[in-house]
Amino acid sequence: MPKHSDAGLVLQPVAPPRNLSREIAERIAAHIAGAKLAPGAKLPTEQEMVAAMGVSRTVVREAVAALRADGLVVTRQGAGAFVAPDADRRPFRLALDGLPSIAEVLEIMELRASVEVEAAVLAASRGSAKARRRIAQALAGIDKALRRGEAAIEEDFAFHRAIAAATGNPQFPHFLEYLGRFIIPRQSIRVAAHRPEGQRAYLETFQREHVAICESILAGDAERARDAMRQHLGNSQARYRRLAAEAGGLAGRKKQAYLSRPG
Amino acid sequence: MPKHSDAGLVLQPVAPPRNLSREIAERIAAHIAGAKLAPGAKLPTEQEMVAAMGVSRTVVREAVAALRADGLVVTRQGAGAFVAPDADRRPFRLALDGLPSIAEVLEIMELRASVEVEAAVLAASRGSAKARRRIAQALAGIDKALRRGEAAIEEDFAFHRAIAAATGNPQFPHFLEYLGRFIIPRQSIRVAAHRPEGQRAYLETFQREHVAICESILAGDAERARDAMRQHLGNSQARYRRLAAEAGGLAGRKKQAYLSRPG
DNA sequence: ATGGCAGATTTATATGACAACCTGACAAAT
DNA sequence: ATTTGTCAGGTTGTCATATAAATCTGCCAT
Repeated sequence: MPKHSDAGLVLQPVAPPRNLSREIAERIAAHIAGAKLAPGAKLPTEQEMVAAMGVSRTVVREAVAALRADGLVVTRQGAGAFVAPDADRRPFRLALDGLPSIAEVLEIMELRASVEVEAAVLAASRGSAKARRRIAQALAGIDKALRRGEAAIEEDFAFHRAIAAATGNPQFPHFLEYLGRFIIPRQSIRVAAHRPEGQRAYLETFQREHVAICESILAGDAERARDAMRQHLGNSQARYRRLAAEAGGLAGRKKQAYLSRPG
Repeated sequence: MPKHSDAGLVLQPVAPPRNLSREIAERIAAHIAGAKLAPGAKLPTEQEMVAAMGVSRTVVREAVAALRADGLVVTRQGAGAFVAPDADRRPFRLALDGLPSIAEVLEIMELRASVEVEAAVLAASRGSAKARRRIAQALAGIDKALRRGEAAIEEDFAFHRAIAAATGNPQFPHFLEYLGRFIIPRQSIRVAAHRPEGQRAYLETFQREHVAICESILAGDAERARDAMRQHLGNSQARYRRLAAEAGGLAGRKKQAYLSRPG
């Protein structure tokens, strides 16, 4: 069935339309990086850019606006545009080209695991009473959803978020939230779509792992919490790997993630 | 001395000048989030925004350009502006207001530690021969710098980067690189500025820890690598905490990071 | 029904103008 | 000698208008 496997490539999002603003923005960014302009250095004036690059002021201004949104430059009316003092602190994006492939999802899951394992340790060793209570509540929420026959995707994420919050370090839930947006949708779709028969057993296994994590955190047993979380996420990765192998054999390899895209 | 302590507030950098583009951009973003516009939903046309918000087209366009750079919206000529299909995957920024305070630096160090500890495990358990060789080289680089009497800040970072690279998961070095930009400069400044006398002993202790990490990774001992890295970063945090307490007693508390800003 | 064409709509780009603001220099005042 | 006031030129911020290019919509002929 070559027709179906090609569809993933044919339906690829169209090449980003040639866009002067974007092009100029990238060129300016390259100029900053290339000329090694130190933070605080002044950029060419708009007029100079207009003259040098042969575009209108509108384009230059939109390009600079984009760079400003990115935090790479700051502008001061009447003075000029300057390389931002913290230009080396640009926002972090996962290094992905388009939607993540299976291998990339696994990479992200691994990164997530490293953070969550430590989060479990910190939650167990210093989580507040209130934070621990929230973890238990989230666990009960999963239970309830499972009894309703649901996959409890959202509740599962809430459980992990509660653990991250219990570290008392806001960077943990913040970063986990970010990673979750890359992992959750695809994973849930796959799981829900495939294997409607074995799903029940999987979910129950998962919930047992959740219980083990929750109990060790509530007991303040950091070592056990670490091991439980590590095993839980390790199993999660293994399951995704297995599903990916099955689905991959059917639909194709690399960019097939596009096919499971909703809407 | 009330006069001097007040000066810090009066001379604070002025509030970012009211900027229509930024304001409109934030309002549009809020509108998207508030109205719960689903990915793919169409935004009001430029003319509608101009009419509704009472600003010029230039402002609206620059605002949209900023949102486009952020990945929140995509525009199609002739069609309109739409909420990006992956609007929920906006770039990750550490949740900081301005330059990180001492507490925030410690938060980031903790997040970094969680990633690096796991990176050491993965490097020890599956790092390639070439990657391990690079780690050893980086360690030798620190040694050389120390013998030159330098603080070996850059070499230290290269060592940790080599370990992250040895995981084979590119997300690890990528994320570490990002976090490093927040931690390294401040830490190095503080360390170099203060305590010129005890520095030597500190650096030698650190290098011993580095050796332990490197040896366990080269030996493929994941458990030992994990413990060594955990202890190393724990000591690093403790040292920063101590320095911050000393410096904090002198110069003030919260936003004093600004004071140690170069240029 | 299907395809194509014309007109309307919308974004992309260009251009000119003015306002707000910054910088540096010089004069004036203390 | 230092500070303060003033001014001219340059730069970004905003506005307004016009044209080009892409897209959408509805009608029409086949």
